[in-house]
Amino acid sequence: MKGKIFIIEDEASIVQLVQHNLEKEGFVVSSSLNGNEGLKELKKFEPNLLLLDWMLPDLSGIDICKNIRRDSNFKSLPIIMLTAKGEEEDKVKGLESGVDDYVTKPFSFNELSARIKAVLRRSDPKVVANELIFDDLKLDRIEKRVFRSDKEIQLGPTEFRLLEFFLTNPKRVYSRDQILETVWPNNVNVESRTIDVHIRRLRQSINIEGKKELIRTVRASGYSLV
Amino acid sequence: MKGKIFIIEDEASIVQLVQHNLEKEGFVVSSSLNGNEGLKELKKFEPNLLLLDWMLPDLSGIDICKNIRRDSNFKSLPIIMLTAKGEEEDKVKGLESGVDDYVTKPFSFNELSARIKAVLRRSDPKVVANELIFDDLKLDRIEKRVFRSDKEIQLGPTEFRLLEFFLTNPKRVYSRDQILETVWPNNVNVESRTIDVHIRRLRQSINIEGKKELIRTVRASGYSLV
DNA sequence: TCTTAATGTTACAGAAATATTACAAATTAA
DNA sequence: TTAATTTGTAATATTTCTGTAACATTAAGA
Repeated sequence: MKGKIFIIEDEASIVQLVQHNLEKEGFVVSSSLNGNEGLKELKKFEPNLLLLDWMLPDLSGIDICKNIRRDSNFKSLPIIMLTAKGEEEDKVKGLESGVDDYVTKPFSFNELSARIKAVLRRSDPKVVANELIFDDLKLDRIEKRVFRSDKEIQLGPTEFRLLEFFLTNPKRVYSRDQILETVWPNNVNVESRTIDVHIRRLRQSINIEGKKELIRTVRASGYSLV
Repeated sequence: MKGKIFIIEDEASIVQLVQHNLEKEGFVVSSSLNGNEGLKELKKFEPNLLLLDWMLPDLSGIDICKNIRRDSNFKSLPIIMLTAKGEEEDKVKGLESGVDDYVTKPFSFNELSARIKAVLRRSDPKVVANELIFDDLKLDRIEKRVFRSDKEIQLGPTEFRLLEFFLTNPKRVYSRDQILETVWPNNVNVESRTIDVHIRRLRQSINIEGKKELIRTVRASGYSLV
């Protein structure tokens, strides 16, 4: 199970980039463009981690940080601070105020992603599990293996990614377009019907004699793992 | 028995990250945020290795280095320097002043950890494991020997490092890029297909009649030891 | 029931990834 | 120095995967 991440950051473009990519990795993401509202929403959202901009129009990141640390429900919420270059001197202060890590803008998404996972691994290991499990299906991202009822299954690269995708959000129905966008590399143009064929291949591979069908077709909507 | 490591570095977040992870690996770790105090504590602590920041608020890394080299008790203490990007030109100078290795910030913990072990392996083999074993495969890092089912196998230097790499994380699938980054010396540019050839050579060497294949090809992902 | 649109299934050719081989250049040992 | 070993790459062979088109089947509404 992947975790929930909340973002408080006033630069919409950053929020968009980060949110989109984190969702692609299977995180559930919510965000706010300013401090005060963000604080409220955050407490409703109950994330596993907070990405927090250092400089916000209304409150400073530090203030938010302190507020959060005072709230017993969020005392141990991991926080990663996003700072701009030149605010370096403030780093120590930031860390003293209870930040778990910081990333300096501009950053690459990969860098951020690595930091997020590192922090989560310390604070909440199960949300960055390398194994995705659903029913009697198990997918190991590190070893790149898939098992159904402990029996190993061989999948081609695309079928592997497809299954990985479904496993990050089981039960949810995805349209062909959503599947294409996430599972296929960017800028690749494939016929939407192609997905049907891959679904077929995946089904054929993961279906075991006597066991129930795991991929549901939702007519006019798409597919889901059930 | 794992050794003791001392860290002198003024960025608290780095210290925290590194210290935490090293302790997880079984090292005993102590640290200081500035040079003068660090020097004193270090000499009390008597580490097997020192991680030293290049730029410190009070003393420069070089000064500390020289101080240590003058002290007959610590003349041969292995030192790994942490430098920021842009200080590259200083590298050689750093190495001349008796540093054993350096790591450029930002670094991944894995990178640092590998360097630490490499340095310790040279200077103080007993504090770091020197035999890697997987299945009926055994690699001795000190004697640079490899055995399969107790039968010695001759490997070229590159194949040796390649196997050593796989043995540090068996089962895990590595991409060609990851392999290149870790197994080849820094800044060397080799074709990614070259790895295929070395994999082939390694396979040829370690495969024994009748025994199972040990290197798995994972299409679109890389290779792993299984 | 008939019609139509959506999905399932199959086969196949081209594409892409990996395996293998040979060789020249570079490095090391003798 | 010469000989032997090791390395990286390019060329070629082989394997596996992919996307599409064509046809089959199913579901839902008229």
